[in-house]
Amino acid sequence: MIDLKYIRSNPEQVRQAIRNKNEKADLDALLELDETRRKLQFDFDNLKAEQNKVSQTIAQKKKNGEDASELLQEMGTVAERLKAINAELSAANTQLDALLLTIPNLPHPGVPVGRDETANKQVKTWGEPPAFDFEPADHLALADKNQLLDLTRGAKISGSGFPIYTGFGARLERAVINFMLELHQQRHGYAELAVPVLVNRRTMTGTGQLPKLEADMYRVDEDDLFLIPTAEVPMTNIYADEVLTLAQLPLKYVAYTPCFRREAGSYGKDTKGLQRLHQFNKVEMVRFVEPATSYAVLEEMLQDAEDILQALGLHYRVVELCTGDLSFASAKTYDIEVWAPGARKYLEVSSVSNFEDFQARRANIRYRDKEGKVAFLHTLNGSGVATPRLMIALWETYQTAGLGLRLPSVLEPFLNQAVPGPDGVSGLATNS
RNA sequence: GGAGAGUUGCCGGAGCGGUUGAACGGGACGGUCUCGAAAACCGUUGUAUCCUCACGGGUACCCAGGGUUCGAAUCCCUGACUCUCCGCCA
Repeated sequence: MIDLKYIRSNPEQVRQAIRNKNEKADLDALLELDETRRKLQFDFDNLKAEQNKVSQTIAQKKKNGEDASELLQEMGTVAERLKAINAELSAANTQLDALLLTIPNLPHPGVPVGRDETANKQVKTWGEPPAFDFEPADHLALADKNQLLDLTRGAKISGSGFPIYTGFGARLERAVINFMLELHQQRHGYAELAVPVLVNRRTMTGTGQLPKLEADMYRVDEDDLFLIPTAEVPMTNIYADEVLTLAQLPLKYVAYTPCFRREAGSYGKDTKGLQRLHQFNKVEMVRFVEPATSYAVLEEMLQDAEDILQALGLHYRVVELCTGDLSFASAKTYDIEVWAPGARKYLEVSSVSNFEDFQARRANIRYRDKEGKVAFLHTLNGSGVATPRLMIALWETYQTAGLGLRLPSVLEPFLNQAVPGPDGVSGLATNS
């Protein structure tokens, strides 16, 4: 959430930011509620001070064996008034907290202003789209021929958007996940975590998925738990309500988890094959850093994610999201879009974001700074990367004539077999 | 699922319903001493919020939420979590 004091003193700036983000939030109601709340708090504090003082006098009198009945009676009415004010106060607080949770994070000043993804800014490209001397097939045809997927039976047992990876497809999925985890650990210095995929409401609120996105998540009603849409949620909330020491920072974590998204309202949009799923696998990076360093770290994380695609030899581009395309909690986000030659388009495989102190405030994650003062730290996360669209790009990029498959040789150790790679390494990658 | 015990400050650990923001010990930090260090001694050691230009002061917080009371860390209820034992189970 945003600092209430900041909202109070910069209401117009916040209003503009909400507009630029295409969000709706009742700022006026919030400001008004803040006003009444503060007034109630003031009254409460003063009355309570009186009560505390008189209570001590009563104690003193009783000790001396004096009569305190007059004071006791007087305090009876004070206690009643206090109770009444307190009821109003806690009601106001509850409402205010709820409203505050609906205010999105402010975009970083450098973020391009725009309504939707058409205003996103391409930052860079890497590599070239591969050239083919035949018409490249799409991932579904390749999956079909090489028996990598069984979407029909996935739909039977769970529903559409729940793919079954079969045979070599399943092994490749596992190999790619391990490849990414190892690279982030060994080359980029992230510590690996294995985290719960069911989390409670508080956790979902901490990273900003709730209250806005409740309809987009799978929920286990009986226990009020949610299936995570991304490992960002459990990982970022690990230090909720804690004060970290300066020496602990920066913290770098990487985790693989399955991710679950209802994708409500997105039917028919890019839903072919593996493009948009209800369950998918993702390797996620999360960092906890000192505020002054967070934007440098954002660039670093972007590079960490890019390294995956570079190691796999996949052409991609990086775009900076405009204000209207930024997520609720993000201040600045880069998307990495990998080229899919069969689909003939770029597919988003990673999103790298700086949340500044927005999530830290919600989850109450703090650190002790150089002066020994307790302050909110900054959180960032980035996919490194999500597998389904990576698979699409891999298969389509490394296909050979007649729906054959090659693979980059960096995956060999993780597959425990030689693959017919782009660099001419021998071996067979059949579905056996 | 059943039975019991517990949850206090950076840590350990006290705490009769009435100067308890919280004894005592440890740690950390500052100081004295020392050429320096150790030891010893002295001191400091919370978060949030409100009032004030400031000095300073008020209020809340002893797992969470309710209740009893003039007054609750202390009594009562509900919940969460931890531990022990039993049952069930991958």
